[in-house]
Amino acid sequence: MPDRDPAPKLLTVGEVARRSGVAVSAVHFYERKGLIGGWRSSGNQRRYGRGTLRRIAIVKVAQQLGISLAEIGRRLASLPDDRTPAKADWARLAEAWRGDLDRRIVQLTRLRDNLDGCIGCGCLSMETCPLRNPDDALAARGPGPHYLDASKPLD
Amino acid sequence: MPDRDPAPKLLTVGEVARRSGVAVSAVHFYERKGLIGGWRSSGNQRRYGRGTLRRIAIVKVAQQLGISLAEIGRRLASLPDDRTPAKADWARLAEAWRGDLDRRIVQLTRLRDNLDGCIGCGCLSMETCPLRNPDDALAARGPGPHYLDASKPLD
DNA sequence: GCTTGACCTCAACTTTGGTTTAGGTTGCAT
DNA sequence: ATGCAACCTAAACCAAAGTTGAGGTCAAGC
Repeated sequence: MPDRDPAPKLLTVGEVARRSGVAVSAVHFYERKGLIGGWRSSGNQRRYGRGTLRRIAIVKVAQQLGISLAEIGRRLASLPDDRTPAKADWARLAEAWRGDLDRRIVQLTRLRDNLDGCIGCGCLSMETCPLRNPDDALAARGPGPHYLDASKPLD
Repeated sequence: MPDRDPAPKLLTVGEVARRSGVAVSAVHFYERKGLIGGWRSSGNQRRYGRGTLRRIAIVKVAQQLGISLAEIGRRLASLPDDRTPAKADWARLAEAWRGDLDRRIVQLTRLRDNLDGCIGCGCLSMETCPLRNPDDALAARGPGPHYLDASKPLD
């Protein structure tokens, strides 16, 4: 496999912004957060490799899954910074996030089903409605903040 | 229908907090935001009716749907503040939010399916990967910020 | 009648994910 | 060699959804 890339063209911050669909200020921000990395020109201007576009694409996909930038950064740290992420790298990320996504979908679906039930029931009977707190049911779960969590049935 | 409620017991802020599962500071906050309303004792302490527990339950359900407090407040404003929300009131809210929820589920499911495809494809071919920006596809969508939006196919 | 826990207000602080502004520098085209 | 767009940094600002702290008041049991 010969080296087919004698002078890989580096991208300016503006090019990265345009092509990845984020604002220049966001590219700066991602760099500060360590989500992406690049080089500097002799005049101190940012220069990015093409892998950066891919990394930003991954960031934006992950954000749609509801994953925080901090967590995304942690996962991305496992990708090599200096080379284009390979198939195996991406597959590892995708599978990890796939699990998160599944859980969110299950949770929302359960919530929706409860909601459907409650449209019918009118949600005024405290004993039977799965969406409503039966007043003290949450308090009975012990101290600390409680959340109506569709992943756990209310008793 | 006789009045069966000669002296409806009012709840203190602490009782509301305990029974609804939120912090006292959050109850204050919700009141400031107009999500709930109550009365004051002669000594200026908050007193809430039991409908408040129900309203807070609705707030927390809606938050799980990813609805902002501002939007929740807008919807809740359609509920009568001075009486317990009735079946029809709740049904109206639930149906409105049901639509939102459906859309989110569809979006996440589509994202998951794309993710699955990409685990297989390795996501390195710019032309075929539906999750990845085909570099300039987003830029071609006009000015302004762009998001990888799973609800719209990339071309 | 006094102590103690719950309550009050107001203001400041927190985190996340950025954007905006100010003041100054680079780099490319003409 | 000059002009203009694009770039640089640092700091301030924004919104959401609250929490925390300071300083002071209320209510209830003994």
